[in-house]
Amino acid sequence: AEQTYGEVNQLGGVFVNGRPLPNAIRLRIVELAQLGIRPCDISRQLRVSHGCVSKILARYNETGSILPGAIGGSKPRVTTPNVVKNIREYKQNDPGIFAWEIRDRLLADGVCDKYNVPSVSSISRILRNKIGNLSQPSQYESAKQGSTQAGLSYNHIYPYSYPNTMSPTGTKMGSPPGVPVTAGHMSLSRPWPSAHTVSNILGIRAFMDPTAIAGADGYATKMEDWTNRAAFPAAHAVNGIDKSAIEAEIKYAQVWQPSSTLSGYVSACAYSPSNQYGVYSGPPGGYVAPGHHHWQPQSPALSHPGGGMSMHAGEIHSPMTFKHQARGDRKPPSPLSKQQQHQHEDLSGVHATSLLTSSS
DNA sequence: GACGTAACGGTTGAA
DNA sequence: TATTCAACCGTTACG
Repeated sequence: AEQTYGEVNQLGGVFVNGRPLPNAIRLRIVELAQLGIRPCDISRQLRVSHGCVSKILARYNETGSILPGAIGGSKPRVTTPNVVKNIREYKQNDPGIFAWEIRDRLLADGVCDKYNVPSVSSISRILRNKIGNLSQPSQYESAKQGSTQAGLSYNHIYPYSYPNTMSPTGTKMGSPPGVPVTAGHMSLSRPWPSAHTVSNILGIRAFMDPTAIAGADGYATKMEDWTNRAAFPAAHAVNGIDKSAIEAEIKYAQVWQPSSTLSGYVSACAYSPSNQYGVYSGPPGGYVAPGHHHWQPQSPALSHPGGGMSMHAGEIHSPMTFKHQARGDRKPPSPLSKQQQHQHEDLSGVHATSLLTSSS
């Protein structure tokens, strides 16, 4: 099938404008970096622009996640239904309360923390728009609560929005129930809690954590990630967005599938291939019953370990790209940060070589 | 040549 | 139901 969709970049790589690269490729980028391969070579090899490689690696170093950020939607609302409810109560109990007092109380009562407490102006707006004279729960709210709220949750979508909730485990939980949460193995196990990541000090989205990645199905914790959706029809069914989601997948599938093979072996390494596979091949139909993989047997991957030859890398990258380092003269790879060093160990050995050798 | 980054054209999805 | 619009995307080009 002809991949109707993607575009081809200057390096000959396929990409879909506006959409994230497949996780398998993202992962691969990180792995290669951990193996000491320079970004420029990763770029050439995987045919992903160096700007993108740079961005993905930078993010990984910072957050520990290979996942793309949450696309679309609105900012995580700080004025969650629960917050509004509390504000309403405060106001009811003390009609003369000031917005700043409400703010303080939200913090004091633990309804919010400093990261998600609404601004005074937001509170004022809430009082004005949603609470008004205090009578009813703007039907809006209540209505919504039932549906939307139930299944999805902000956390899920914006893993980073709620610092506290996160935690390696927590995060993951964003995922729909039923997900096979298996093992988290995943090669990328980096020394996880990297200081800032976890703490999210930066307030950045530190949350997509690797655990997520490890998640069974493919690190795709984020909704945004079409990948997942495929996997959890249920989930989106909730908000009824399926359609687009699925379509998207299909599209993607078209694009990537061909190369998925690629990812198959490319990534082949250590982690369960299953993941990767799941990722893309997501059934165009989407149907993937949540629990299974129908995704194939990615044997190639397995074969890998030993020989390293399974890489018919041909398609993926032009062999030549690698020339230099393949040849041994590779200089000590430019230093990746220290944290990486360990990671290095994690992954190393395993496959690593296959790629290199194969290309040589 | 390697690489960080801004501009750009694009998609997404909560509100 | 349709529209808005801010979030993110990867590529490109520049420095």
